[in-house]
Amino acid sequence: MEQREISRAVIGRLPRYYRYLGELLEAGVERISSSDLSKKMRVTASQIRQDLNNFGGFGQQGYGYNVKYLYTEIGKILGMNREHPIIIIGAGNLGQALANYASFEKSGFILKGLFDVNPRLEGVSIRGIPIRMMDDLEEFLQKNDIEIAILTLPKSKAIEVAELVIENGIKAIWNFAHTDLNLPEDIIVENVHLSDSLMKLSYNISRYNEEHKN
Amino acid sequence: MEQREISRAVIGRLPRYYRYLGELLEAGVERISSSDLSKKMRVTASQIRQDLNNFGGFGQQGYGYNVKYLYTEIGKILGMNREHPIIIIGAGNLGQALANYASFEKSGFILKGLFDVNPRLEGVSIRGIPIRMMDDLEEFLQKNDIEIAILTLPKSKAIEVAELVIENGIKAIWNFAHTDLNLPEDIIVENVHLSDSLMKLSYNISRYNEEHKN
DNA sequence: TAGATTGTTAATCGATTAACAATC
DNA sequence: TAGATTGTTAATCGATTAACAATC
Repeated sequence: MEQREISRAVIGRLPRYYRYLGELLEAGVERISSSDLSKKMRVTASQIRQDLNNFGGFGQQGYGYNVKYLYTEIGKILGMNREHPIIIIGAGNLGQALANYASFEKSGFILKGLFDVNPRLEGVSIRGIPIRMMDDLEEFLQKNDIEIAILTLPKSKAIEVAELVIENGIKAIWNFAHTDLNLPEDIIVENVHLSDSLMKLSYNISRYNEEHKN
Repeated sequence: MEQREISRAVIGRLPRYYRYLGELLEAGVERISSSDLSKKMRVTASQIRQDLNNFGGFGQQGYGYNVKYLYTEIGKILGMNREHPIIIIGAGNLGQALANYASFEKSGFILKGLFDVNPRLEGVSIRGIPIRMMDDLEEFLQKNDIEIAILTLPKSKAIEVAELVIENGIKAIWNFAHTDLNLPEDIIVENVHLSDSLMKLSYNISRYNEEHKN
């Protein structure tokens, strides 16, 4: 399979294209040129065309891009045309928040299970899914076909739990724990380090204050 | 003030350095070379030295970097030596999760207020902070010195609320709403688009499956 | 057909890595 | 002093932008 490697930078922009195209679609817009889209998204038209051409020629000279078609195609590239069975490990505030986030379900991320160590949560259900105890996790993974494990637990537990789930066949982890996981190469990890994000914000504030001091 | 512009890429890596140095500090490590740190962090030693030298010479030839000193200095750069009064707007699951996240408080992000439109939440308190109604937001902002507004509300409301808070002096927004805010240049926005992150994960799974199909 | 706009090549810009002299 | 390791310059690599021929 010859397929040239797509750069991280490009992939990182795809969801944003998808979002804007979704909004255009909702607004009933039928076609858009790279130039018009570039104004909306505040990127260069050149970048849009380059990015899209990594995946094929979705446009048409003299016309632009058909919004619905492009939306669907980017959706396919992002795997939005498939279902993704997920479990959430760590049913604290954040885990529960994600479990309740219905719009993931709409995108095909189907919540199959919720796990926690806290015995007080045993039997509590969120959107019809009961919170199970961690002891049941291995058996659950063996009996169910789960694609993504979402880790919303303290960093002290995250690494061992990550190892446990990959021993039981999980290939992809969405990691909210405040640590890097250092897993084997073939495991797909996407980190959401909220405090890193907050620190970037704080850095920018500090710099802004520096600049406007005088 | 001559200060050369620091690239986004560098800034994006600072919190990760800070995290690793914090761990080293906890582990009682006194000094570390760029080469040893590069192995731990899986980046090049060259990059570490380049990155740090954007801010000054923190190391010493023949010795490396003093962990505690470097940790403190990066902390200062990131504004971790100051307090940041924050409010959370949108006290749904995610807003409450963030409000309960005590480790932000330890980093100096002090929760001063919580707001929501839902009258059922009126008077409910989280960590001693009562949830207020949105009608009180403007007055609250005028009477209190708030640095950061955290937006954890639906995208339909996010844009207008963002405009409201900046009219009342807020300079920095941590945006969890599923939309871009398009605010004036001088407003500092850090976006956490969770579904974008999830789509990147999904993309990588799809590509992995493609590659291992045969 | 003429105008518009893509797809794509070439030029530029920026970020990363390599190398090494400076120095602790 | 010798060895280690930084700070920094130069070389490489990759990503973005500009330009334009192809084509709808």
